[in-house]
Amino acid sequence: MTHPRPTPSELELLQILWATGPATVRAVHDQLSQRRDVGYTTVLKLLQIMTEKQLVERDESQRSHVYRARLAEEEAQGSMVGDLMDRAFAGSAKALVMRALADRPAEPEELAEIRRLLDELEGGSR
Amino acid sequence: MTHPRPTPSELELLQILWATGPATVRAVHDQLSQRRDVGYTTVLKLLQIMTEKQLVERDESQRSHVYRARLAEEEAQGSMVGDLMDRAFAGSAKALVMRALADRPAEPEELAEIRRLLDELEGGSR
DNA sequence: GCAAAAGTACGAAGCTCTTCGCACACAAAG
DNA sequence: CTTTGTGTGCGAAGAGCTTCGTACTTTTGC
Repeated sequence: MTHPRPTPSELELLQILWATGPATVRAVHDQLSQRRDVGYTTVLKLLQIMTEKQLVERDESQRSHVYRARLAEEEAQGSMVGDLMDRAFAGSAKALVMRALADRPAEPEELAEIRRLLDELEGGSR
Repeated sequence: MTHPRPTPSELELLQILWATGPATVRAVHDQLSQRRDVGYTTVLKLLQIMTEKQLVERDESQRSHVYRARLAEEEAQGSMVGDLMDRAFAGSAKALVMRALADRPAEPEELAEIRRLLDELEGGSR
C-alpha cells in the first residue's frame, strides 16, 4: 500500500511543510502558532508520529531535526477526494463535482478553467 | 448551528435510510449486514446516538421504533464536501473539482452533464 | 400461562487522534 | 563550571468513534 490518508491535524502540518519546504519543529510551530494556540511538544509529537507513518521524513544530521513532506500535496488531495467520493457519492466523480459547484459557486474565470479541463479530458478519449 | 457532519459509520446508516426510507433497527441491520459483519446492538446504539445528535428522528409509537433521516443526503454531501474543500483545498471549489476529475475520469456522458451545469451557473450570473 | 423471540437501554472496552507535561541531553552564556 | 535555553523522547490523559455483552421488558407461540 501507499501512504495513509493524513488526519486533520497532520494535514495542517503538511500544508506548512508544502508551503515552506523542509523545516524544523520550531519553524513549523512558529508558523502554526500564528494561526492557532498549540504547544511546541504537540507539534513535535505529531511530526514524530507522521515520521512513523511515513508521511514525512526526518533528517537527523543536525541537532534540530529537519522534517520534509514525503506525501505530495496532489497525492494527499487525491486520496482524500477519492475517499469522500467512495464514501458519500457512490464513487461518482460527477456527483461530487456537481455538488461542489452547486454549493460553492466559483468565479466565472474558474468555471472557464474547469471547462478547459473538460475539453482536455474529452479530447484525450476521442 | 445546523447538523453535525456524520461520521463514517453514521453515513453508512444514513445511506440505508435515504435509500429505503424510515426503517426499524432490524430493517437497517438486515440491509447493512448483507455488506458487512455487524452486531444488531451496534446498529441500535448508533441509531440512538444519531438520535441525540439530531441526525435522525425516532418514532416511538410502535414497539419497534422507526428511524427516519433528518439530515438530507444533499445536505450531508454538501457539508462533507465543504469541509474537505476548506481543509485541503483552501476553500477553492475549482481546485477540488479539478483534482476529482483528473484523478477519477468520468464517462463522456457525465462530463457533458457537468458542462451543462457550468452553462447554468454562468448563465445565472450574467 | 410460560418459554422463546424480539425489542430497548446501559455501560464499558478498545481504538485512534490530539494534546501536553515531564524527564533528560546538550549547547551556550555568564 | 553552573545556570539557562533549546532540543528530543516518553508516557499518559481526555475525547470521540465503534463495537458489543448483558440486563431488562414486552410480545408471541405453543
